[in-house]
Amino acid sequence: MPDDDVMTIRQMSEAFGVTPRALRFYESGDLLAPVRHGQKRLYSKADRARLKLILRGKRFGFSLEQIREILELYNPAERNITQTETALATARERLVDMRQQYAELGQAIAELNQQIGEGEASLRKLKAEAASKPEDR
Amino acid sequence: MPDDDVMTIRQMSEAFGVTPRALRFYESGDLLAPVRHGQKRLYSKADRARLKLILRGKRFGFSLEQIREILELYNPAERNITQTETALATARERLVDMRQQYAELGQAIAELNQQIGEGEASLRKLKAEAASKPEDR
DNA sequence: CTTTACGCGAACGTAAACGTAAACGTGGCG
DNA sequence: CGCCACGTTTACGTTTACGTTCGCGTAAAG
Repeated sequence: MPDDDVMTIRQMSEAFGVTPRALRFYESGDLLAPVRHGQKRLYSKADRARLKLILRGKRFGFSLEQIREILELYNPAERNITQTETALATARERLVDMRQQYAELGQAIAELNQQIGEGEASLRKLKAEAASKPEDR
Repeated sequence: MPDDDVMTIRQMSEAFGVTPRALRFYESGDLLAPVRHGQKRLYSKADRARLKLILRGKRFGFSLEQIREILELYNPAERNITQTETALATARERLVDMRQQYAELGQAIAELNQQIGEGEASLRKLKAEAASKPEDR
């Protein structure tokens, strides 16, 4: 029963499969900034969107610090020119990385796929040998 | 002057941009197994291929342990049926992960690209405001 | 034959990203 | 009112993936 559209730390952690500790940790590193109702944290829809981005960034091997810099791009809040330019530069570098990674990943998928095929073949061979040489049992 | 086609640990580390310590560390985790000439390690072409795979796996966020399991698929050596099946299962799981990641990465690239566009727009706006409001200087 | 460079293994240190435990506050409800 | 589940801060522990000495051997260079 969302009072407005917000979640407690526990609802949030269960919704995203992370621990409350992790959420507090992200907050301590300025990756999240849930509002406080008294002492308690309340996570808005925007916070959920940010967390999505955080977790995705993590899956791509970005550090929390890199993610934090990119996230700065997402708040059109009170920002000055220099800060925005810095964030843009970081984001462009990440973008180049990601495109590189995308291409490499495609190739790696093909290679691993082929390797699995070879593995299956050698497995069939092993099983055939085992069937024709029952003395190993 | 390669005696055959092998590299010392230093040549290897410089060729791949990693430290000798990292190479020894990978070896300690059974990710590499260079031959020994007396006490010294000598890295063959096969070792170089493995290292390539290791570093690529790392870029995709796989742990060294995950990478190690996949690498087992690449040595058609003395392996039994159960071991091969386990390695195949691991590899198939990784493949699913990688395909998922591939799709997500494509989407993330698109989103970040768009976000950069918006960032550039708001930057232009900031600069225009700064130009029309010289009192801030 | 000493210096210099590289390599070795063992041990300890470190940064990132949390996990875990302690000690305490707090709101709701029976 | 008392209790309990949940939340808080603070502090220390843990895992991963190496970095950093250290003392020592050895091999090439001067």
